[in-house]
Amino acid sequence: MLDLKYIRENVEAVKENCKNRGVEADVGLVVELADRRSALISELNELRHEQNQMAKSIGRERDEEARQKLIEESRAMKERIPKKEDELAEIERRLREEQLNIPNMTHPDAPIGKDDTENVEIRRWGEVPQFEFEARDHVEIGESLKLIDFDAGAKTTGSKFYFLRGDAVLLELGLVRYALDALIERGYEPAITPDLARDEALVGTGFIPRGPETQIYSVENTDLSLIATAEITLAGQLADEILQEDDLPLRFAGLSHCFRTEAGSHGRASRGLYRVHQFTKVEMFAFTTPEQSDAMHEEMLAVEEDIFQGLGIPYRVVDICTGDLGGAAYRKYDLEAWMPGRGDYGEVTSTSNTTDYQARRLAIRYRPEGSRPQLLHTLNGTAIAVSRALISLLENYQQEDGSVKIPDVLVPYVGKKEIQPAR
RNA sequence: GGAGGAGUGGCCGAGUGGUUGAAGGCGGCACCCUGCUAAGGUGUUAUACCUCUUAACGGGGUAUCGAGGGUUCGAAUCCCUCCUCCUCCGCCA
Repeated sequence: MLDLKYIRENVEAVKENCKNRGVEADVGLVVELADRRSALISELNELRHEQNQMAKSIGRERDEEARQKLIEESRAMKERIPKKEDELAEIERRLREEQLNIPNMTHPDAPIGKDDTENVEIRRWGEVPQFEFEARDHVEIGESLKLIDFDAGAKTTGSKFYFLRGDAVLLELGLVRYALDALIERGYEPAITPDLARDEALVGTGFIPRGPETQIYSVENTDLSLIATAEITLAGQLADEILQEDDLPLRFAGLSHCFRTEAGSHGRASRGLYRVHQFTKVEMFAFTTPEQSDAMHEEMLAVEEDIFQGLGIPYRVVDICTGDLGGAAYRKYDLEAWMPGRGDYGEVTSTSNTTDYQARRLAIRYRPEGSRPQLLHTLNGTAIAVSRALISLLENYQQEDGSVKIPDVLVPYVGKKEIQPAR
């Protein structure tokens, strides 16, 4: 959510930004509603003031007769208030609705473009493996090594669910632990968060409402939803709080399951584990001062690169263009790992600086030395999304004999050097 | 699941219908005193929004005592719903 005052004072810049991001938001209407709201609040304040004065004078009045008279007057007067309140509530509802459509402002260096085809590759790392044999994709590998069982997942739960079996279980736990260790070393506090969150937290982080393309599973007859990422719980944990400046930056490494309905994503590249309804993820999340957030964003990107370099998986870094940023991100980088099965790079991590866009809705502030509280900045980044990491890992490390080599850094965590066909 | 109790400002804690945004204490800040240290004195110390004014400081107003609703001329105080925490009982890993 953008600041109303900011929108009012920077109408043209906000409009321009919407255009760059390909977002249809009625900035003019927001301003109009905001003006209307201000006027109404003024009127209401005035009415309440009169009412309060009345009530106080009644409290002071000792003469019973005069008192009764005042009470009657006051009673009549107060009838004017509810109508205005209703009017204001309606205006605020509409204002909020419109305001939420307005995306965050954009980093001046973010590439301008209409969709993901205009994202800008910043650099590549690693060498794409050349196989002397017909490379298989992770679905085939997972099947032949009995690592991934989509049939069982479909039977018990539905399509796009899966069992991990055998060494894949060790691989998941190993990847998680590897990522956590990397983050702990850099001062991120590990946290296992709930896999469900109240609507409040989802609204605050901007995951709902999101119209028909919502990604979120809700639990019927409750105000709970399955989280799509630990970002929701990690951000929500500090809602309505005021932090000390000394406490910042705060870094978290959140481990959770992630659940996504993937509504409307049929037909998109989604074979195997690429687009599934449930996966495990270690998520980085940080709360920073406004001055710290750019540097923190670069840090998170560096951590992601370190993690994939450690795994020895070739990747490229992509600077996400304005049209593909989504609502909250001020700037976003993705890591796309090489996936031999598709012969292309595929997204494995994503890190965003959401500046104060998320903090505003969640009301998370900090107190700068000797001054009033102000909104802090929040950032998030994927350390490991296990399902996608598995794709790149199985496919890049497959061997001609059908086995899969385990990257050196994972050997201590997994307890073996390769995965051989089960017998 | 059953029965009770509690939620007040950065923290502790008073306050059961009328100048209470809220006593007192701690902590913070400013100034004074002090040879240093320690102690002491005075003052100040919430947030959001609306509005006026200013270069800035600031002034006025509204709301906020877990959240939301209600009663009342007037609610931290009464009623309802919800959330969270604590105690006891039951059940379960």
